[in-house]
Amino acid sequence: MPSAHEQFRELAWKCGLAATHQRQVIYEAVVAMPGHYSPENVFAEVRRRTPSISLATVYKNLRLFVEHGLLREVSPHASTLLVEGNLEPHHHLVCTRCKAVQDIEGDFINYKKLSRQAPRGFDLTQPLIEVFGLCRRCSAKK
Amino acid sequence: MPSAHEQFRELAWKCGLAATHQRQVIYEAVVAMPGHYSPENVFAEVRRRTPSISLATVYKNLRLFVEHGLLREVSPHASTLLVEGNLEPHHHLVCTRCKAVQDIEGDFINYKKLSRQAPRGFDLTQPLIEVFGLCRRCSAKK
DNA sequence: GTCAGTGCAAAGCCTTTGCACAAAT
DNA sequence: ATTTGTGCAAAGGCTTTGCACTGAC
Repeated sequence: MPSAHEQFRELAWKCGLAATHQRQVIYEAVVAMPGHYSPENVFAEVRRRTPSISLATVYKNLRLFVEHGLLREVSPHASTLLVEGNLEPHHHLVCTRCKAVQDIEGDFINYKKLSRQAPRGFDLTQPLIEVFGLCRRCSAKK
Repeated sequence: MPSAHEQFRELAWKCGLAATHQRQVIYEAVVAMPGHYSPENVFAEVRRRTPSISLATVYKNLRLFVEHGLLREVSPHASTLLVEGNLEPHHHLVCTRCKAVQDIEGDFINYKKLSRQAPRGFDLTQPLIEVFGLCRRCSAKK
């Protein structure tokens, strides 16, 4: 089993990215821990090993890692608030790259299973479901 | 059939909100059009009828309408970027109020139906699905 | 030695807030 | 009359950017 260190060097190499010390510690920090982290979270963690690191570097590399699929972005969201007036039950198909949103019907969801799997007390009376993928235009550009 | 005007006055009354002219036009603008709009979009539209309206008023009222369920927020998102290192297929349960995220398995999704319903060309190779609801703590607070 | 990456500070967006004025109930 | 809402401008949070320096290859 390769060390986390070697594992990252290999991944970086595949992506054509330089394997800097900063990238190493950022990657290891996020991958080592389960859960969902903000740039500030990561910065705080990584700083303990590498006090000279900057927040800007954390931002730049998190974005880069997400783009290259080394990390996953939670709730890929438009940079702005969006509202809609359509209150009829329906769901959304969202492009993770261009953030375009289109409506989609919900018959692909088994609501019974869903509520069985949700933790006790989680209110799913009117669940809103968003499915993320790549729209045609963005997946063509690749 | 009640006019849109009367309809809004009734809704506002139910929520204990004053039925101001600004609210009227904001509400009507969003409800009248299908689609997903940003505060700037709404501002631009509403301004044509009511040039003196301010962007701050649009923001305040969109938030208010969403809170009262008159409008729906698309992709209710944390105010910050979040990343995770877990690349295994799994999905998220997100609280629309406090934005807490927890992982959830995906067996409530019928992937065949989903891809059949998606528009041609939409790339769902690794769909990421987020289910929004209210976590226990937030639904208790109500 | 060359080129990509880092750190810093400044600028950028989107959004919220404080407060005096205006309008709704 | 009282309370709630509006408009303005300023402040706020998160994120990106420009540039000189540093480190990877």
